[in-house]
Amino acid sequence: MLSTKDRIRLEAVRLFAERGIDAVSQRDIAAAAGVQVSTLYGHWTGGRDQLIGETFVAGYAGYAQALAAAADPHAGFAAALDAMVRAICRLHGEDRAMFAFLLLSQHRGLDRVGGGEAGNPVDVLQRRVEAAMESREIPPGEPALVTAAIVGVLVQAATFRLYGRLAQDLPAMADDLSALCARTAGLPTQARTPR
Amino acid sequence: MLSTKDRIRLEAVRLFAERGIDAVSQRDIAAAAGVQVSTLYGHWTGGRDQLIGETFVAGYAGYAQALAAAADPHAGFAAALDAMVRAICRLHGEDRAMFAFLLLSQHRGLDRVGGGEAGNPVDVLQRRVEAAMESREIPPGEPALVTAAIVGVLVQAATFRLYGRLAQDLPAMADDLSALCARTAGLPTQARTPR
DNA sequence: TGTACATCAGTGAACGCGCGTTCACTGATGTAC
DNA sequence: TGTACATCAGTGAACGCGCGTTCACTGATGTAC
Repeated sequence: MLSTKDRIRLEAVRLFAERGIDAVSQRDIAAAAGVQVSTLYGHWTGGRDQLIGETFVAGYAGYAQALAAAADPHAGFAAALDAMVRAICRLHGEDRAMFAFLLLSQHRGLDRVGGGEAGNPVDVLQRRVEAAMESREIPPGEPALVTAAIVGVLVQAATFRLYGRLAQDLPAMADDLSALCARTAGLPTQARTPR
Repeated sequence: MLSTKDRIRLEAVRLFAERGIDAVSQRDIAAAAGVQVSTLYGHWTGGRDQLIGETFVAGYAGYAQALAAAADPHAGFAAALDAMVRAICRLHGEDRAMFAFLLLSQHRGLDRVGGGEAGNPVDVLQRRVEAAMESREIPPGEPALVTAAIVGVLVQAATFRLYGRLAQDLPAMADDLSALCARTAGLPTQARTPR
């Protein structure tokens, strides 16, 4: 049995993912959760912005922690990247609405408002990329750019999935995505091309 | 000397890129362009949605045409991809506000509303990817996924640039981005790794 | 050249609506004696 | 056990504001005779 606050959160994320954040009013959220609008202000005294911000930070930090937990700190970069990509795919499979909500939040400046302290999944990945360049596991370059490229492969695959350009869920494409990210990072190809 | 309509368009795109589309009102646009709000409805009888939709379609189609024009239809995939990546970088350099606006439009469903007929840059790229797989220039796979990956590398680099994670403009990173996209697509690396 | 009329881009005031937010309230639950 | 009181999640009606949109208008420009 979910608490009222959790139920509101859940419905809010579902609606945000479905219609876009700005297209969902406080009344929409309240109606979906089966409460009055004023109830929302009992749980988030900071109003709508706090509801959105808090939900984003919690979700974003959850992704950061899942990424950090997935990759063995003593493993090589190839294994760590594979584990992180698979973790992302799993998170996508478990809660597509949350994934979509985080995707839609990308251009709201929320990660710079309060997500920093709680953990940022992009930073988790970028530190690994920097270490891999130092240890010469991958070719040298601008770590932020290579990180952007890997993030981009995953985020855009999720976006294509969201809008129907791709039919399969991320977990079903985990092998392909892992291989694509490895190529992008500059890891040697596993199966050599013939001849 | 810009026409009133062009001036409104220009200021609208600038404001959209700066604050996010939903954070810009018709009054904001009118004030920036130095006209009354009602003037906007003289030029776009369909109102705000038409202004946004028309501006998106024009910009998106422009990107599609620039991509198609950049890549010689008789060139190999490696040369075509390089040319397309450099074209994207150039377009970013020429009008960063328009690039940001198209980025922000990504989750508004506009490309499915009216951009299809006028041309879609993602389709231009995907057709090339499909051809390259058929001719075995790149490893086999799901063309839509490889297309997503390449688009993702570019889009995420632009996003990192927009929010300060990357300091340089896309044109300055054109060489690196071209190499990254080539790796992602599965093209053989130009400079072999030593040993 | 001068006069009468049509066109049309842009004006300015006004419209109703839906939004985020507030606040005095209710009623169920727990606690002290 | 019964009574009096505190707490607190949730209510429902109301608030003002900013939004997108409308419309009768003005005044400059071009055209016909």
